[in-house]
Amino acid sequence: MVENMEQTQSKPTEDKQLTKQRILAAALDLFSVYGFSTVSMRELGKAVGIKESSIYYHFHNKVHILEMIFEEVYSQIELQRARFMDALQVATSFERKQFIATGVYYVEHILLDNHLYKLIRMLTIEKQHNEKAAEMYTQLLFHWPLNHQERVFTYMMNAGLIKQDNAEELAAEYQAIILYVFQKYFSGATEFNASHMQAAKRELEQLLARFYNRLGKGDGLS
Amino acid sequence: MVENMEQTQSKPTEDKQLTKQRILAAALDLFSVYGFSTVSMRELGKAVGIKESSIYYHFHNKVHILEMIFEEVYSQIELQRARFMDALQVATSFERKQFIATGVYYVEHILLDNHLYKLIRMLTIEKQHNEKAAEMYTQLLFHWPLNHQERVFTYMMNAGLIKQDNAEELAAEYQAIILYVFQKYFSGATEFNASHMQAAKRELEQLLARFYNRLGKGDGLS
DNA sequence: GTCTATAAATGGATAGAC
DNA sequence: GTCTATCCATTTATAGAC
Repeated sequence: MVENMEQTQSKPTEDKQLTKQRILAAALDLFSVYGFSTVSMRELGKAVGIKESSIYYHFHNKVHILEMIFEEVYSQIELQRARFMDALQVATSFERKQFIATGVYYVEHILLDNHLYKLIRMLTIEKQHNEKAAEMYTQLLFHWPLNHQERVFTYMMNAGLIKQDNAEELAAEYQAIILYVFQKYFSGATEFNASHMQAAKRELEQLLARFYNRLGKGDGLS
Repeated sequence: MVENMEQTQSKPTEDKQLTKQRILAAALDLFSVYGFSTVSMRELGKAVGIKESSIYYHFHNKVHILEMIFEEVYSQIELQRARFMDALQVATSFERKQFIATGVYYVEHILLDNHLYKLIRMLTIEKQHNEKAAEMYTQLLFHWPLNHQERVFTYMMNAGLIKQDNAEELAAEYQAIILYVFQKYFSGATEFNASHMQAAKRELEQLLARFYNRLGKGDGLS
């Protein structure tokens, strides 16, 4: 189902940590598609290329694996924050093309980032019955991005780059657009190809352009 | 885990169809929270109040139950269409209060309708690995509502009720707001209480009011 | 129509050899 | 560190009594 990527290094030294990481990666791969409780230790072992009994050398039990993945989400949130900060550093210029490109970048390289995307898909399943997963899900897709966007719009209003408005509501509208496109095109089971990706980008650019036009001071922009 | 709700009726007559319905209802209850493959026939039987072996009198096997639920989704789509049509019949007046109330009604009484809400939650899980579920999910939350909203906005533009614009893009913006609120407040594992519901309504009204203001012809409205 | 009993497969987890 | 072998609980599903 899932093959291992690196056959190169197999030195008996740091193999312990390496295998542990491979188990976590394979677990996320499987959990994000089938859900935690559906995936058996046998399947997981097969995906990693070891027997299921060997997994117990690295983890206490099955839920321990899930807990380790959950813990990783928090550091992933930090990473997302940092990466998004970089992407929005340029926002001080606030040019139309730049504004749209930033939103597209957010979907294409942060939400659809290989690792975060799998985490989101896993949380999408687990949040239905797991309170902690539900909490992480809203933090990841709502609370933090909204908080960030609100600060960006506040800054822009104070700098006179956009007309006065409610920054919190603007942030909500912005995130609504982002999540709408993300879920419309990337929420299902289907592998997404290039043309699929193109369609998503086209609609996102369209909606962001409309949003951008509404931000203007009525004079210089658009 | 789940106890049965009705001990009252046990007449030997039409019990066959009735029990079948009770099994389907209990199955949806459990599948929508834990996912299809996680729920065992024992749990399901316990929820209904019969032994798991008795379920096989009503259904060929476990997947047969899922298939029956899936089939029901299509009729549910029709029902949603009819109900939404009723709700939007009034839209010909297009008064601010009415416009907002219609959107709130859509979330509160259609998306959060007991049955449809469970279907959506179930599809949220199954879509990750089931193509048919993924298809239904996008039909239910994207394709059909967008199609409907586009027709509504087109009609309104032709009637001169709102200023000329791209109806398809307007529909996308509208649905983005609806889904944003729906998922922000009702996507998790937590039971939602009255104050939670109030917060959701408040934000939805806020965003719909902003959307409404953008639709105006620049003169009479707002 | 629902029950008990049971078959056959699969689940998580441990013990101990190498 | 990973293996084989094994334990025991639970799973889906069937057979047959009532």
